[in-house]
Amino acid sequence: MKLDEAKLQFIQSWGILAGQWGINRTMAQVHALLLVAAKPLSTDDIMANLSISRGNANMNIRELMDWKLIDKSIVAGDRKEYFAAEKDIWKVVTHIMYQRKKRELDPMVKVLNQISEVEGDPKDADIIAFTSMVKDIQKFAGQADKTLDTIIKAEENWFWGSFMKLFKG
Amino acid sequence: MKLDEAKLQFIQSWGILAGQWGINRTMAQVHALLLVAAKPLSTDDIMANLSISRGNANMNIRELMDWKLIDKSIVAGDRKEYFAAEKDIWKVVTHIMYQRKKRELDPMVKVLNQISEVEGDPKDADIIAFTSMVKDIQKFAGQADKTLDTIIKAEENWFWGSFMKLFKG
DNA sequence: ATATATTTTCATTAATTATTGAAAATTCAG
DNA sequence: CTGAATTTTCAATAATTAATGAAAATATAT
Repeated sequence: MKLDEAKLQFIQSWGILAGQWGINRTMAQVHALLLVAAKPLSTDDIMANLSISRGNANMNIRELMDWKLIDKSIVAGDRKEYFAAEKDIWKVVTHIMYQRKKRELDPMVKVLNQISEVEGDPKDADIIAFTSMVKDIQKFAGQADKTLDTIIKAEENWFWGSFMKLFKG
Repeated sequence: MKLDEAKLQFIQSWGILAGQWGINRTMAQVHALLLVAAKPLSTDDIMANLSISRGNANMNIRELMDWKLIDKSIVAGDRKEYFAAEKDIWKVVTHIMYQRKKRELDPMVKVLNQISEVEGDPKDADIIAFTSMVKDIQKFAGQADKTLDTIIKAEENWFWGSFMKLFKG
């Protein structure tokens, strides 16, 4: 396979995968494009490469910066902004984990806390069934939350430190 | 909070969360409804509870059965089919992991294998940059793949066995 | 076998989500 | 400052995805 072909394939696949995970397809394609780019690219480069509009490019660049998956990079004597992707895959993954945890897991935990406090006879079979189910999910979510925090924060942690070597090689 | 209120809240939140993860919102709501239901429910029960059409209910029930998140259950002397959700949250999670791995991670690994074989001068900086990036992702995906297999299959595994106690309490 | 209850399918319609592009705002060199 | 280059915003539009509902297929009791 030729390089350009391979890059294209990668960008497309990355976009499809992201789409299945509830992430804007174009955002993922911009990310992929910057991952395989040898140099930082301008908004115009991105528009041209992916055949998307300026507004679309801008929105998704902004979003990727929020997620800390790409960074602005200055080119001397050029007023345009250039962008480069974080290439350390481990960092990419932890940044994504962090964003999703914050936006999705944390709110879910809040809801679970609220609904676990149901009024009524604590011997009522319906109430027992409901609260025990909710408590199970809470336990799971709480543990997942802590585990993610640990993964995200602590490469220096002895446990994940060694575990991570498996991933990072 | 009252029980019915809490159930409703749970069903809604579960639906929203699932939507963010690229899972059909209604499918998640059917799942949530069956999770909090004291008894198995028929298609008509589900239609009435969630105010959805027969076709929609049927499609999502079918999909949930594929994912092994719900099971058919027979009621003597009744021609209708009834459905009940798997209540063990750990099983729920592993079944979801399994489905998503199969549908998304595995195809991505296939693509990565294809594109890691680029033709051309192996000293070309562009090719080096691309292949090393792809190899990093491959390494990560490969490890994630193995780890998921381990989690999904092996509660008896010493490492995950003890790790899992944290989750399952 | 027939009638009836139930499930499945799928073309149509509706709802949601993403994209465009041009106007407004901002930035910056001279 | 001024004005050209660049970025941002956002109402309008397009594309995608989900839901409906009625017809077709299937299953079951008698």
